[in-house]
Amino acid sequence: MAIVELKKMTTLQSRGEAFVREVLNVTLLELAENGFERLSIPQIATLAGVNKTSIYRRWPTKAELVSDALKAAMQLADQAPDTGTLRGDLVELARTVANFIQSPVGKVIVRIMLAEGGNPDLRALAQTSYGQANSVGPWAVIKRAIERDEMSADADPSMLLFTLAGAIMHRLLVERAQVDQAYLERLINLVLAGAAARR
Amino acid sequence: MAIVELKKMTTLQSRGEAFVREVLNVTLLELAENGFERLSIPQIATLAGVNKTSIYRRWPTKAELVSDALKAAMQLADQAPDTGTLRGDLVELARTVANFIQSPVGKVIVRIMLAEGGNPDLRALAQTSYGQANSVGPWAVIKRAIERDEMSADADPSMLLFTLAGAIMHRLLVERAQVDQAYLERLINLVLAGAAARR
DNA sequence: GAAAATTGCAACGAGGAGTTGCTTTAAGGT
DNA sequence: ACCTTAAAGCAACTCCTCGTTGCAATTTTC
Repeated sequence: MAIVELKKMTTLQSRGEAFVREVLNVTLLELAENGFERLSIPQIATLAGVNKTSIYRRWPTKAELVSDALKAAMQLADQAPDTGTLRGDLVELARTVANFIQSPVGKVIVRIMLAEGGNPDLRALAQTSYGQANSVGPWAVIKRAIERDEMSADADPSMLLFTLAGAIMHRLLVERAQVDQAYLERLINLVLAGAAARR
Repeated sequence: MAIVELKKMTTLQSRGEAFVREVLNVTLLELAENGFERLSIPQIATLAGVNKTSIYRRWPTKAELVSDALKAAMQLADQAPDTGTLRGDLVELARTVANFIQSPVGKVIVRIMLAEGGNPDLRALAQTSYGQANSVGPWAVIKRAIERDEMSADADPSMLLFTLAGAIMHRLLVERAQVDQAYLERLINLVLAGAAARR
C-alpha cells in the first residue's frame, strides 16, 4: 500500500486537521468568487473531495463555516512601510490596501462588510478583520509623519486613512480600473496637497 | 359595484400599467432590502398583490425585471448646487451623493455595481445609472470653481470627485457611520487643503 | 358585444439544501 | 497487535422554493 505511506509522509497531521484545512481553503476561494449567498455547501464538499455530510456535522450553519474560514485566513500581520517620507509611505500604504482588497481574503471581507442584511455576527467579524488587517501600518506612518513635521499634529488621520481606503475601493469596485503607480501618485497628491488653488 | 368604480377613478390607467408600476415598485424596494441574489419573484408577487405567473410571463428573467425597475426609477435629474464657493458646493455635492447612496434606488445601484460575477448587462446598466445620476452637478461645480480661480485649471477633477464618492461610500457602507455636517466639513477640508503640513 | 390579449389560479416538475441511519475508516490507548 | 471510540463516507429521503403549464376568468379593444 504505497499510497497510504505516501499520505502519511505528506500530511503529517491527523485526518481531521487535513480535512478542516482543505474545507476552509475551498470555502475561502468559493466565497471570493461567488459571495456568501451563492455559496453552496454541497459544492464545497465536491471541490474539497469530501462528503457534504461531514461538513454539515462540523459546521451547523454556513455562517459558522465562513467565520472559521475567515479566522483561519487572517493570520496576516500588516506591515508598516518606512520609505523615509510621508508621501512614499502613503503610496506604499495605498498599494497595500489595494492588494488586500484584490486578494481572496480581502474580497471576501469586503463583500461581507458591504452586504446588507446578512448575518450580523459574520459582518462584525469581517469588520474586525478589516480593521485589524489595516491597523498597525497606517498609524505608524502617521506617527512618523508628525514627528518629521510633515503633518501637523492636529491633522485628521482617520479621515485621511478612511478616505484613502474609500477612494481605492471606488477605483477598484466601482470604476473597476487598475490601481497602478500613476493612479497612486495622483491620489496621494490630492490628499496631501488638496484641490484648492494656492494663493 | 362601487368598488370597481372607485378603482377606475383612482387608477386612471389601464390594468397593465398599474400592474407594471406596482411590480416594479415592489421590486425596487425588495432589491434595496435583500439584494439581487435573495430577490424572489414569488415574494414580489405576494407583496404586489399579483400572481407570480403574470410576472414570469412579462419578464423572462430576474435580470430583465430588475433592469426595468432601475430604468423606471432613474428619472431623477441631478442638480448642480451653487452656493457661491467651491467649498460650499462640494459640501452640498457630497451631501447629495450620500443621500443618493442611502436612497432605495441608490442602494440597489451600488449593490449591483459592487457585486462580483452577477449579470454583466445589469451591472453595465447600474454603472451607467450611477454615472448619469452624478454627472451634471459635479462638473458644473468644478467648472465654476476654476472660473472663480478657487481651483487651478490643471487640477484633477475626476480624482477629486471619485475620491469624494469613495470616501462617502466607505463612511456609509464600511464604517456604517453617519454622514452629518461635521463629517462633511472634515472631508471637504481634507480634499481641499490636503493633509500635508504647510511650510 | 365579440374577439383577443392579459391576468389569476392550481397543480406539477425539477433541483438543491439539509437530515438521518448505517457502514467504513482512521486514531489512540492498553 | 487489538479493541474501543470518534470521525468521515455513503445513500436515501424530506423539504422547500423556483419556475412552468393548462385552463378559467377578466379586461381591453375594435
